[in-house]
Amino acid sequence: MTDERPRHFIQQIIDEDTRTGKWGGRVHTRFPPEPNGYLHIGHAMSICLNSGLAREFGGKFNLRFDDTNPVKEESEYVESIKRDVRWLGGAWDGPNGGGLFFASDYFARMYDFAVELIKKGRAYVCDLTADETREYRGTLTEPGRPSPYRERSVEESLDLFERMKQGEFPDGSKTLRAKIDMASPNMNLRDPVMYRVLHASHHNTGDEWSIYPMYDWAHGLEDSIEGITHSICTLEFEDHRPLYDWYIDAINEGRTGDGSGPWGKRVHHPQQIEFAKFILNYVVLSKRNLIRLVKEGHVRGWDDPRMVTISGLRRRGVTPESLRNLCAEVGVTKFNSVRDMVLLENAVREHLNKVAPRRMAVLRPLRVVIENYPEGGTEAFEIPNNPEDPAAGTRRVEFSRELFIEQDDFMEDPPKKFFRLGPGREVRLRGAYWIRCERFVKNDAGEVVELRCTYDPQTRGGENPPPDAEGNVRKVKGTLHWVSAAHAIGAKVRLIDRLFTVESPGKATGDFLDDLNRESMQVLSGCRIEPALAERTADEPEWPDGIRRFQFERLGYFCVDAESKPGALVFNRTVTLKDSWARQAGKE
RNA sequence: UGGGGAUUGGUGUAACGGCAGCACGACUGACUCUGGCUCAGUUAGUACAGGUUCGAAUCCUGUAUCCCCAGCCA
Repeated sequence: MTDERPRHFIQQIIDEDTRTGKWGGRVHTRFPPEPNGYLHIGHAMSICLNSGLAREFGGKFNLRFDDTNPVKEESEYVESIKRDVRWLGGAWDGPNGGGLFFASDYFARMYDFAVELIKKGRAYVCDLTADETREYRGTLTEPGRPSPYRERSVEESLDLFERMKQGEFPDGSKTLRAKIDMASPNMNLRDPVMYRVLHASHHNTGDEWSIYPMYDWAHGLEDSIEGITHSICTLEFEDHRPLYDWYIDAINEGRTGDGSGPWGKRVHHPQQIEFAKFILNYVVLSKRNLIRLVKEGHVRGWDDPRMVTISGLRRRGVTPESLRNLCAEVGVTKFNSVRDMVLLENAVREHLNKVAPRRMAVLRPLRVVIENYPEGGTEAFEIPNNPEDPAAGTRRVEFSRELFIEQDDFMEDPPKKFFRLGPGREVRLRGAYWIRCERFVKNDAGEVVELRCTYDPQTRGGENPPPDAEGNVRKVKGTLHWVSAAHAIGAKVRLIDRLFTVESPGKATGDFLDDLNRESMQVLSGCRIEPALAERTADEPEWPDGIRRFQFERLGYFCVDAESKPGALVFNRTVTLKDSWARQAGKE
């Protein structure tokens, strides 16, 4: 299984590193989410990239929670993230797994490193308020001014920092800051805050700490402690990289490879690499907007099948394989581009086409009576489960005198190119017989409620009839799906569509809710489906996540929703089939 | 000239001084017991202006445009 795809720039970096032996041949990556929300398709990219790299190079992959801000983080999110990462194949405990970690496990070590930096004169306790700190920092075009506390003695900072830890000071009253350069054109280097006082209960460490480290200080240390070689993050951290390096260099000051230096042995210094995050059109991905959709009830929760959260995609029936293929397909670059939603839809179709068993389901039933078929008669056909995969076998489908077909498959006055049923027209019923529409019945409202048809017994199994006396072979253009009225079971089907009607929700009005697709979830309750769908049968694939997925012939891919109960099935439409008829009809 | 990053068909991506290729979309057509799948074909691109070179998407200079940075968020 050699990957013939061109190698992206991160692979090239690692190729070079392994060639030169930069990390002793090691490759160790990580996915470092903050447990303050649900993962979405953008995160999937990072998970696939990092875990994929570890797999490709025979390295290790860590799942690490970057839980340095107790006021935003909850263990509920930890559990959902673990479930999502595992589902996607980011096995931190598999053959290429490096383990499961929490930044909060390193708080004590981070504290010791901070003390070391104070002693080295590289950090100081600052009494400026948040507002004052901002004021002193300067602007993008003007340099900042040094804090009045910048030249405070090492001893005093040491004492104050210790007391910050003991919880002596109120929230926001003091910070520990790195002493770098208040005039740096890179704002990140203007004496960044390393620790803030925060009397908050942490999901992991409880009330043990009253100071918490900031991202920049903490992240490199986490990577260093875990021996990460390639610390991959998104583009907006590009100008944090000098700080990432500064912190580790500051720690390594006075340290040597053999531990003979005054501060002991050097710590590991990983390489930060930035790439463009995954952006999709027709969706919103920011945490803020996702939360708003959930909290204001525009969707039915984080795992609503219309959501592009990983849990939403899973519930919708999307497979981890298709997500992984998508990530590989769009590549890894440093260019912020918007990926087209059709790429996701295609990736799903491509995978499901190969593996999803076919079934017949009629979403909007129209009764068909075969007038020349014996009253009460019944017979069964063996219909292939998957024309793409003969090994998938066949299933029995019952046929009888009264059937249901799709309302869309009949037109009272059809155009020439409509290959389905109309008065006097003939079609094939998939795997069964050819039928001809003799007449139709309307109700008082003028709606067609029943078709009266005849069938040709010579087309049993859907086969072509023998040539007539002149040797002419009769042909039909259309094949319809159907269910036997007496055998079909009822089901609820949710037609999932895009949540937004425009590529960039909110672009026109400023409020993304203005672009909500009001018909993003249409619920059909009177559907009639093949009895084989009632419960899992032996010919269905083993889905690793336990979600049963099917192709409803001619309609799309559907999965059994978690809300289903025996006798009360609910399906979600994952994605439609490509529909060139709809496209053509739409043009006219 | 505050700093950093980027720019190749409609969209995304390749090329690493030597034939601008691939995927998706769109459009034709073939095939078909899914108007699906598959197959064949068409369409369309190096942001701009100079320069170096036998030769430039690639190197140099300038210009334009877009993204990120002034949280005690990550």
